[in-house]
Amino acid sequence: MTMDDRKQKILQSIVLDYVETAEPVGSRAMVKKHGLRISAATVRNEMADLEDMGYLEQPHTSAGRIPSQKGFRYFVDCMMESQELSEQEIDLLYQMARNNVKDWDEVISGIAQFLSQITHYTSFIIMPAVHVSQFRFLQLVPLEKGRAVVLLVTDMGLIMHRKIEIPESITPEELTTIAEVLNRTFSAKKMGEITRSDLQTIRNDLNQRKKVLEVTLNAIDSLLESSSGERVVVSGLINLLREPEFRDLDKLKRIITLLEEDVVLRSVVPNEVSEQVDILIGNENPIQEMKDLSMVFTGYKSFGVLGKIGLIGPVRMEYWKATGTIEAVRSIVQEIIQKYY
Amino acid sequence: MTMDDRKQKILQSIVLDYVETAEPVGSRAMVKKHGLRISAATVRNEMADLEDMGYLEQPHTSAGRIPSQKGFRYFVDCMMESQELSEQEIDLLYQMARNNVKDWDEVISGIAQFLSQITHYTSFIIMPAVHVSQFRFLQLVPLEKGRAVVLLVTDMGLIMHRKIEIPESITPEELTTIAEVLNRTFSAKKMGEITRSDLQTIRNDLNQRKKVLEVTLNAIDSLLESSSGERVVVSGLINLLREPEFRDLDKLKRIITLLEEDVVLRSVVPNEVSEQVDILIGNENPIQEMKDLSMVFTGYKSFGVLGKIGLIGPVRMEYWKATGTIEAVRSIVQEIIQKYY
DNA sequence: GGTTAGCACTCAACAGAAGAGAGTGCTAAC
DNA sequence: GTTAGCACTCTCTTCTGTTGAGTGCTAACC
Repeated sequence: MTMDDRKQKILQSIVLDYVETAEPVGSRAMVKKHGLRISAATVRNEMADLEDMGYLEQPHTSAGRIPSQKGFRYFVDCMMESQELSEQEIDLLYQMARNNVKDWDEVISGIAQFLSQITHYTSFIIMPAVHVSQFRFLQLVPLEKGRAVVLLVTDMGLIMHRKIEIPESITPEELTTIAEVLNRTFSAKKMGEITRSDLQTIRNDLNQRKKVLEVTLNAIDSLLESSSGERVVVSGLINLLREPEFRDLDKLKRIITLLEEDVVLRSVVPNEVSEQVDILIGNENPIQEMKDLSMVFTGYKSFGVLGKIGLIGPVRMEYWKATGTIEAVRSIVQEIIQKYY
Repeated sequence: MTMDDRKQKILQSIVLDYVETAEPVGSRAMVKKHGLRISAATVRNEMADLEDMGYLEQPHTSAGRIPSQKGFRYFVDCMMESQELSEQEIDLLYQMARNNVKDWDEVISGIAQFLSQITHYTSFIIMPAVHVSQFRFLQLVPLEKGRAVVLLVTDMGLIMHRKIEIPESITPEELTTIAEVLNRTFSAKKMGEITRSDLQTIRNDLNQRKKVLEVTLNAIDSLLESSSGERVVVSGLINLLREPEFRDLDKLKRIITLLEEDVVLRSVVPNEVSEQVDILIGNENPIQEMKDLSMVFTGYKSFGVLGKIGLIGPVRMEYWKATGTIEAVRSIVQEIIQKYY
């Protein structure tokens, strides 16, 4: 049995209908709705074929057909065109991104919100870990007596600070000197490569300013610690509520609990993500618990750092809309990163 | 009709039972369960009285009784003792708070998570706006050519930074001078009192370093902007899923959408919160949409700044547990703030 | 040979009826 | 004032019949 044009058309109609209504699609109703030129009986025959081929499923004997995951896969691979965002939506996105020249964090969570609002799916953004970016610069800023701020800058332009306490006798000039020494040592090292043994070596080298070094190094240590993991932002979990497939409260609870765990998301999205939009449908997800969910995601790259943006929804997902939106958002994120640098 | 001891005891039993089971409590079952020394019939008479007095309600004629909101209020006011956290839980809390000497943000969201995990209710923390705290100090730190960081310190020890672009010709010394001028001008002003007209005045004063001033003032402006509102953290929304009263998906969706809006929470919690634990039961909430929810909250204060911590759950809430937990968390937050300063 | 009309059959979903069970209110006795 | 007894109420569950959308098969049609 081969997939001819008519079968394709029928499969497509079923997918579109099912995505819209979440109900099994019957032959009669379908012919009517899509104004097909063939009779319901013919459609039934074709449907039976498609079921044999594994593209369709029947919830029970006297129900219509729904696309199987294989059916969705075929649809996505061979028949779908990704739908671009409307002018309005793009405007909105640009506007939001521009207004928010605030924190990178705020920009990111704004974008996640945008994603979930536009698509009505759950969105996520995985921000790359700091330790893969390059160290660029460190500064010690004196505050009032006995206090200072460690200011750490990475090549991505990410700035972090931490307050430290220092002996009151230390002068601003001494602070500067210490900062210079540290800068020379760390210069152009990857953040992740600044090991504790490095820190130890330096500790020994500069005994006379021990106390300042001590706290500074501790601060750096803790900055590294606090941002060494990838940050994960998830937005629009409530959108899952609107999907009839998650009516079951237990199921819903399980899924939400799952998605709230950063670890899960990080492990589910492949490590190496291309800059194309990838789709994982139901069982294609690496973990069993997500068999009823699909993911549409892509990577964004900048200066060798890889982040991931994606949408999560039911298998019965408007993939065309999801891919289009992700595409648009990816490019604007890239653009912001460019400018930020 | 007066509230005698026996009536109290019966009301209490009904409240406890109902909080536990979410089912109307019948006379017979209650007598059995609580081993009361009176017969079911007597209890029925008392129940009828309590209903007349408004403390109980009957979902329908042949069902048991449930406490009315007035009943809960009476229980909370006259009969409840708040239940302290267990040693274990306190340990856990301290441990968590100490490990997280990271960002204030992270500490806060960690505490919110703790709250919702321990109690199984939804927790929120409203962090005070920055503009009510005092300006203390500002520093301009040169980065590589053409870039600098504005470092802003408030009296609470809150440090904020923002990257700015400056003309390449500006020397680090000039930056220092500019920072000094700004410091003299702003010194000891409340953040909120730094008006745009202030900024304008200074703009005019120092024409020669116009460009740097421009971007610095813009940065300050945007820092003020971005943190001028109170920040709201909500955690454990999923806990609502476990409550039988929110089985109805539509209701649930409405409530979650409500609680996700920072604005709503900010407007619902009274502006002036004492350092005692307050309770709002159902209709006592200022907005109609929250009539099925109760709030248990308190204020934490430090250097004149007022933040709020609270729990949100169904009217059928374990108030004793909630108040105890809030109490414990309030005191640890205070402690952290003390140390942080 | 592909297409279509016709028809018997299937099955979920809905609606009503019957029965069980938990609970109440009232009355009369203790 | 307290309690046992009893009739009554109302929800919830179970069962049953009905409806309707949909299928698969067969025979006729082009």
